[in-house]
Amino acid sequence: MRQAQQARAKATVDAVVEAAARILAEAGWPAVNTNAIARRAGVSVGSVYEYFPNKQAILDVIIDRHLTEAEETLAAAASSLAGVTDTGVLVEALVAGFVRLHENDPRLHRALSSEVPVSPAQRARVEALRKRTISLLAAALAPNVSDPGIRATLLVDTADALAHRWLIDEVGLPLPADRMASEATKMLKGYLLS
Amino acid sequence: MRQAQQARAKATVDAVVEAAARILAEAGWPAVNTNAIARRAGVSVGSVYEYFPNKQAILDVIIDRHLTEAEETLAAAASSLAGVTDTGVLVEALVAGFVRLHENDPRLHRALSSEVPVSPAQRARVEALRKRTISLLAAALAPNVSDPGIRATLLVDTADALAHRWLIDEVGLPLPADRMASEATKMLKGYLLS
DNA sequence: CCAAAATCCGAATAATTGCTCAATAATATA
DNA sequence: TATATTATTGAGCAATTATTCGGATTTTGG
Repeated sequence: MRQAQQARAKATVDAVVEAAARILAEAGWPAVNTNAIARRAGVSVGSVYEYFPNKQAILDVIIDRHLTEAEETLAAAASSLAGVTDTGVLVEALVAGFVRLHENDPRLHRALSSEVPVSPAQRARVEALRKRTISLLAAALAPNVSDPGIRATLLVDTADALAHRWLIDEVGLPLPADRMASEATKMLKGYLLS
Repeated sequence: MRQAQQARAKATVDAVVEAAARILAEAGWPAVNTNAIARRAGVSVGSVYEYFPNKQAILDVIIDRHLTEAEETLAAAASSLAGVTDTGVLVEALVAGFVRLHENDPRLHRALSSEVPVSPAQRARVEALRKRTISLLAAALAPNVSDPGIRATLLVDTADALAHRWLIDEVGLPLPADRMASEATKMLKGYLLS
């Protein structure tokens, strides 16, 4: 195993990761094997093992990429909402953020969140991201609501879980997903006024 | 493959299913292989294939068992709540029902809902159960709330998703899970009054 | 242009795993 | 008790898959 130096080697690395992500999204984790990845990437198995120590390492790149995207989304939201304490605006931003995060590549998202083996370190990173989201929201709510930690936990977990269910699981809904999302927003806003 | 007739054969079948369920709960789906199942069941691989056409069939028994349990829980709740239209009582029963369903064997529950391969027929059965729960709740809400179908969808999906997250995923909470559940109940009740 | 380094190749290996089958044992039946 | 039926066994087959490695090819730097 070595580091990619030349441009074509970097292209190989990218092709391998992309091929694995596409197979994962289209056919699920059981279909992701090293020979299929190499074929799809237009590369030989040998080349795969030039740059990745094992199959799991390829998956790890995909997982890390998604976690990083989520972390950046949170950071962007936190900075653009700095100083905002209007609970209605905060709830709308929360729901919109989770919707945005889940509507990209839903098949891949589903595979990542419910097929693929996730390491303890990656689980910890997910939990840390959740905790950070809750903390930021709790701090923003603190001036206007009681029990901000409890309320923020409920808000974040509800928004995340409903976005999952409605956008990723292919589940029957009485309204389009975006209208269900505004219904959820209504519920969460009401909760903050109680 | 044959049907178990003698008592010891039925014991073998049970031991195989139980062994598979225990391995699944303790070590996850990748650890569930036929040799491990046989060893854990105190039986030889040959005996396993005497009563199950393949490995998937063992898993199917476990899945069917859980789906049946959920269906029975719904049926029991529906009959014990027949005629009830008090929205507060309905929401409390809904949350309590999902909590009860998720607090049994959470490890197994987690493996079943996010590791294991589920057939289209089984997915359909899960969706049918969800739809039936929503319909029953919507009918009970109809006299007292507007848009009962939309509201029931939101109530059921929220209660289910939060029970999952809080009881099955091992996630940090600012209060014990049961107190979080009553907080969720409060939120859902408020939503029905809006 | 040439040697060294980097990259790529893919048949072969090793390990795992679902599953079979021929032989053996236990139980039922007459 | 004798025979047939049912049940159990576990070594081994077949298929799949992750990974290796010796050698071919391409690129780089002098």
